[in-house]
Amino acid sequence: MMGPMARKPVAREAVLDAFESLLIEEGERAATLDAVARLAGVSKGGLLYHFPNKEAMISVLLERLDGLLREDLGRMAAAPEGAAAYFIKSSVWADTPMDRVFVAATRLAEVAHVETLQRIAAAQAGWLELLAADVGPGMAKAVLYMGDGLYFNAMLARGPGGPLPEVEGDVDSLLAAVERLRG
Amino acid sequence: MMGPMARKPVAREAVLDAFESLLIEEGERAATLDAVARLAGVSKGGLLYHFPNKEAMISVLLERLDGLLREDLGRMAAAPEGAAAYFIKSSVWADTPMDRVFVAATRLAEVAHVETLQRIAAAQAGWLELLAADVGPGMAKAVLYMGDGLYFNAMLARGPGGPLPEVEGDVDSLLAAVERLRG
DNA sequence: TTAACTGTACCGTCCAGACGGTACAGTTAA
DNA sequence: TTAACTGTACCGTCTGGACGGTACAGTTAA
Repeated sequence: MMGPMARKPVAREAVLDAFESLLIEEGERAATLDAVARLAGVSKGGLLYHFPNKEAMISVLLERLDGLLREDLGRMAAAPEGAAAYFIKSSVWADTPMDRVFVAATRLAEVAHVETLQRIAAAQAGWLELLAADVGPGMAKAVLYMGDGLYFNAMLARGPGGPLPEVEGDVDSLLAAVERLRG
Repeated sequence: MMGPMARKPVAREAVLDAFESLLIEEGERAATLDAVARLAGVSKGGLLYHFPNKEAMISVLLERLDGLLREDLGRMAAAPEGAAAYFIKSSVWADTPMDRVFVAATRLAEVAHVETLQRIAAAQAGWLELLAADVGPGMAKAVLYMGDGLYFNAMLARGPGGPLPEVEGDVDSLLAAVERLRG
């Protein structure tokens, strides 16, 4: 069974959450070890007790991404409104755990972190497959890129800590476009 | 009149080109003053003679972007195949001066550089206007996001110095999608 | 008793920017 | 015509701060 755990490692999750938040709200450059520890309410020594180096912290964050991604693909495949409509709707920032890790990962991808780049490419492939099953292989890329465009634009538009842009109307018009592509 | 013009400022353009290249191929983090100076074949002191600080270097790069953006909007408005088709085709990386500054600017936007964020938002607005005139206001956003998705995916996919991904087929399918949206 | 911490001191490296100098083209005045 | 001078275009070095990471001695709670 499990070894003798003297105390629960509360700092571990707190550090990971803080790292995620900093990536999302301030960008990769701001997500230094000191800043992460401070936001997590943990000493730097405590942080490095759990994650021997920054790379290790990133790895665990990517594992979190993998899990939530898998769940999301499951929901997308089972969505009653169809995979395409689900995908478009889920391409708008909603502050869900899934959105949070994904945006955090995007920040790492932006600075060309190789492992992150690969995970995101894999996610894209997964989405594309389900879209092809829904709207046909010919139009799948169009829908994928629409959603991606929406996503990336929202990320760029808000910048660090800025307000969320208005995208409700955008989603409706994209949904209409998807219907036209399907026809 | 003018004072004595000793020599041509050859370093200035070289520095700007080097800055652009580093942003594109290695990302913002790698585009340090030392790296830029080295790639430009100029001393750090020489670099700082022309650009008093990094911000100034960015400003001049953004001016370069503005000029090329204006030209591109002109070509898009006059494109015989229509603004939408022109936009999709031009959303694929072609290593033109325009593509180069734009990607460089995107790298800065990724690290939340405010002025760059604003310029890119303005560019998006310009494109959207021409797209609305071509395919109608209802479908303009769909086309815009398709192009953006294509663009951002290509950027993410190739990472730093990596090879260009294959997108010829993507462009064709997006072009077909645009026709369906127009109908 | 032991895992899970805190806190501080420290190291090597990297970075933006400051600074003092150098080379030289053109201008001016004796 | 030429020596003295001016402004431009650089070069090379240094500094102060931040960052990733190490080391380790002490504290707390199950």
